[in-house]
Amino acid sequence: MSDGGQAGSAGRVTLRDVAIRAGVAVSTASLVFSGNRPVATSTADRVRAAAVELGYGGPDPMASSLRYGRSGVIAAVVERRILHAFRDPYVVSVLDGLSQVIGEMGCGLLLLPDATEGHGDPGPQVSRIAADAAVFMLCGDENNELATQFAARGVPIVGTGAPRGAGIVQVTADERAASRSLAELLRDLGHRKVGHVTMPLRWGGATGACTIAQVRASHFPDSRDRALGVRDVFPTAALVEAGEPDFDSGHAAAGLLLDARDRPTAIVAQSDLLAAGVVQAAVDRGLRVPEDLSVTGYDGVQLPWFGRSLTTIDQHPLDKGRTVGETVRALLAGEDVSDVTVPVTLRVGDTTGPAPASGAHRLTVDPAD
Amino acid sequence: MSDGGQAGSAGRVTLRDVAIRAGVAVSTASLVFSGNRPVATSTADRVRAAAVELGYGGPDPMASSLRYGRSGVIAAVVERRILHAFRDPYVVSVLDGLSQVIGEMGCGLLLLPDATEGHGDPGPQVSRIAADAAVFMLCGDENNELATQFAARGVPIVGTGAPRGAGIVQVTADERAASRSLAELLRDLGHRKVGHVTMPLRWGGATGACTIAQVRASHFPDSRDRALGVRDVFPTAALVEAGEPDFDSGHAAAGLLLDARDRPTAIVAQSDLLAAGVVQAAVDRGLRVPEDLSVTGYDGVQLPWFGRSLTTIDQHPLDKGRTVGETVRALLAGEDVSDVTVPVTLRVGDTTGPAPASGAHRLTVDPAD
DNA sequence: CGATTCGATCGAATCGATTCGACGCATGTG
DNA sequence: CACATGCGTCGAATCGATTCGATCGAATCG
Repeated sequence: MSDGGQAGSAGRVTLRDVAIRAGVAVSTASLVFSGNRPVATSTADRVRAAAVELGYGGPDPMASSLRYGRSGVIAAVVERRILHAFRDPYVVSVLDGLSQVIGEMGCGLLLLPDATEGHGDPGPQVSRIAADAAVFMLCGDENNELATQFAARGVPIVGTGAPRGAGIVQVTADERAASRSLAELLRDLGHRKVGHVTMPLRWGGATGACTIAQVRASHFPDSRDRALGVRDVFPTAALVEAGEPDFDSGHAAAGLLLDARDRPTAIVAQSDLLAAGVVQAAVDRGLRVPEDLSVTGYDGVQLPWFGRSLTTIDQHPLDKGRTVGETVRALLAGEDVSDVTVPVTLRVGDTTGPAPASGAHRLTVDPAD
Repeated sequence: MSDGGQAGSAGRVTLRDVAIRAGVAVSTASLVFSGNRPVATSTADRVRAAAVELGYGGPDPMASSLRYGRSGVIAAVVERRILHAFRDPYVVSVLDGLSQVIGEMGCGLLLLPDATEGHGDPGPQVSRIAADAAVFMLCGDENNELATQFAARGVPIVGTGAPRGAGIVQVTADERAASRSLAELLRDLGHRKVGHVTMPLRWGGATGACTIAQVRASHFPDSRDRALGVRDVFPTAALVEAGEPDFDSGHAAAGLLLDARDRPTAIVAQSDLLAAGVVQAAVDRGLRVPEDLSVTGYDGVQLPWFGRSLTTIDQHPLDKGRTVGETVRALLAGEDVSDVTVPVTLRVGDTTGPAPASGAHRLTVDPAD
């Protein structure tokens, strides 16, 4: 039932075989499948019948692509391994929005893990794969070998902040202002002693205290701008860098802040996932959120297992992904495209509250427990 | 600096332009880039220099693919939207393993969300995209239009259980036996009253009680076999179908079981994510795990935010993905490939324990005891 | 009835790179 | 000095489909 036709004797069956069988020219047969010009119904039926008889599965996409100049593939470059990149629901949401739009365009999404971590040779493989456009997500700012290769081949590139480069269209938000608005919220709630958990600032970093100089030197524009936004309001906020953008690192980073002598009354985390880890670290130490500690996140993703509603910056990641997709579409349509700034929303949840009265602040927890 | 060369006048710069500039034949220039036959060093240098001068980005992958017969793209068909599919870390882990192997092969991974939900036309887009092989993950068993299209084009297909079909190589585990071993563990711990939370059994289903007949009729082989494994040991276990394979559905499904008159002493969930939701539902109701309720999962994924160690079947999803990748590699190499059964491991965590003394839950006793 | 128009079909060129047999030139041998 | 060897390069054919101008036949109109 599923084995009609025979792909037997010599190679695969091509359009030419179908045309011969139907007694028409190859060009006519082509028109039947592409529909680019009218064909008499009787002829079309004969061609389709021949195709079925021979088990022809439609025009070969490779040949089609060559002629048409488009492969129908959009490459999405994600950081490191898929497992790492997709641990963060923010990345997944953006990709989802992106995939929706390019899906409507009849294109597919090619996942390209950038394992080079900002340096080194991505290998020859990339040059072998056709892509109509490339999207870079959460990459380092520095020269990216992959981006260079795509650019050399004339493939249009869209980035969400990085890598920067001539001809790379950016879809970004004003991260610094957004981050600042979170800090202002905390300040208005009376917080004066604030800790800040940053996203990774470099490749292969470990979780630990860092300085504002290191922030400034970071190759990751998002991490940098968010930290600077906090600094605008709290110039002396304690800084801890998360080694990975995940729950465990947020948990560990918060531990460093909470176990310090001068425990903060609020912690600003640079992503919702980190913030969830921060909240857990607080709970582990018997601290109540937000009574004893206020926590903010960033991204606005859904964490169903996280039973709280984070105070956060909602980046509307799905919409952001769609915007990236629309940008790709415009680029492929040959339209003039300039950088896009997407709006973000400050969303107040139940993880922030007034700073504890300084008296109550004296409550300490046995760190050994 | 980044705009060397000129792609100006007439179209893109091709290998022919480079060859002319270097004063060699096109075929020779081709050899310089492919390295398939030796070229004199001086000639090669001259060609490379010409390439740089003209801003030639290397051979066009579309033309290359056509000639070579390979696109370097492996399609991975995932269920529904990316957002849904990737909510489950199991899918992400398998894809990660897969991407590692095909990355080593110099191939890329094309994500193809199958939005048809088991029926309907996936649209013409797919036929436009070249793929050397297709991998189906967690799909329905029934005739899949996408699979049919790939098969018609002679694209080799690897599935992890579904869809079934002639010529589709399967990488599966003995789900029924694995599931049975979990149930046996619970039985040996003294549990007699057991609830079972299944993965979705159909498209668009909602969370709610279901019957063994519905399980048997399910198009999802995994859900079916796991449920049958439990039934082998507990023929009368209460069945609840999760509408989605996610935390919230596990939470809701467990609610139905725990709030019933005959509360079970153990719940078998068909995935770790569901199990995490089940544990949360227990905690919400003041039940201790495992003292009051034992919970088991399935998959063996990492859930960093889940502070417990689940008793589960470890599918070694990363290895499974790698195995799928190796299978793809073998198929492309033209080797004879047969179905693969991957090993799984029963891993005992801290979510299972002895059944509470019958006095503690004097409610009812399973007549099948 | 001859000229015009229009729709359907055809042939040939094209997309850009790769492969394969052939050829030229230089070296080494009898 | 004639001849075999071999490396390096070249030209032409090929991968499979699409496009575009040309052609052919039938229908329309004066």
